[in-house]
Amino acid sequence: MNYDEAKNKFISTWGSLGTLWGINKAMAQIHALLLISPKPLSMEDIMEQLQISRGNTSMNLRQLMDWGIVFKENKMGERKEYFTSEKDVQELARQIAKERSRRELQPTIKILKDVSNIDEDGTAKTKELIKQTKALHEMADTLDILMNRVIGQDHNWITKALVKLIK
Amino acid sequence: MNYDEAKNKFISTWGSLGTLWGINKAMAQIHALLLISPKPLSMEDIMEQLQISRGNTSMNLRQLMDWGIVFKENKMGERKEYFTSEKDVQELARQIAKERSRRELQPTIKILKDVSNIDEDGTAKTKELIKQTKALHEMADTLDILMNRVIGQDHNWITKALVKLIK
DNA sequence: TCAAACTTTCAAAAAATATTGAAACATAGA
DNA sequence: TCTATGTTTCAATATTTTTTGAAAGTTTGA
Repeated sequence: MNYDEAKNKFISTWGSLGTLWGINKAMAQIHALLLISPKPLSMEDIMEQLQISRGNTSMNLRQLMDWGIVFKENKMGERKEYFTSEKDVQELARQIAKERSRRELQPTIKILKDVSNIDEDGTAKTKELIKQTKALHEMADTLDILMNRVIGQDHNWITKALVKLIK
Repeated sequence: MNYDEAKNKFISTWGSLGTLWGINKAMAQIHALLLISPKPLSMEDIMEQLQISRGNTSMNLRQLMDWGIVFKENKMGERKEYFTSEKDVQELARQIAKERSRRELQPTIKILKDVSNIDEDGTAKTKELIKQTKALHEMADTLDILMNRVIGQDHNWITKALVKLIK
């Protein structure tokens, strides 16, 4: 496998992987491209390499910036904007964990809390609803604490966490 | 909030949550319904409660069974099939972790390994590609080991893991 | 202020995904 | 074997999501 083959394979794999995780193809591919690019790329560069439209590129770059994993850069004396990705994969993972907690876990926790707080009326179905949503609520809480703990951790957290869990 | 409101809120929240995670609405809603139902439900029950077609119900039930989180049950003397969900949320989480590792992590690891093994040709772009895919590969490996470790763990793993990480 | 260089927005089109429903299929019991 | 009672399949349809591209917007510098 030569460079171009490897690059294309990586970008397209990352793209389809993304869709599996609810991230659209273009967004995941732009991210993959920036991740392995040694220097910042302009919008034109990205459009050309991935064969996507200007509008698509613009919108997805914005989303990636919202996630805090892609940054704008300006070259002196140039109007054009350049983009880079967070290169430290552990920092990347932390940023993603942080965003997922904020966007997915927090809202879920809120609903589960509300639902599990309905009045116990003695019927089996109510008991079951309360029991199960409470259990999910507890688990979501634990997961959230775990994730936040991990986010606040230093850069080798994943290795260290593993060591702790294994021993 | 009374029982019906709470139930509907839970089911519809679980449904939209699912789409966020790449799971379709019907599948997530069927799961939610079974999770809080004190007794097994038939296909008719599910169709009626969620207002979805027979075909849709059948297909999504099959997927849930493939994931190992929903089971068929037979009542004595009845032809009809009944369905239940795994009720232990920790077991549920373990099963989901196991399936995601198998379906998502394993294939990713394979590609990252291949891509990171291309020949170093001394150019900056090749160096960067190798460096980044290697870093991702390591992280995916660690995650996978961590998940498998957790899957093999007893039922209170999540609490225990938390205690370990926090102390 | 104007023009050039670039980016963003958004309605329309395309693509991907989910859903329906009826026909095909399965199976138990008469 | 035939019928009644169920389930599965899958082509057609509906829905949702993504993408496009051109118009509108922005900013810089002359």
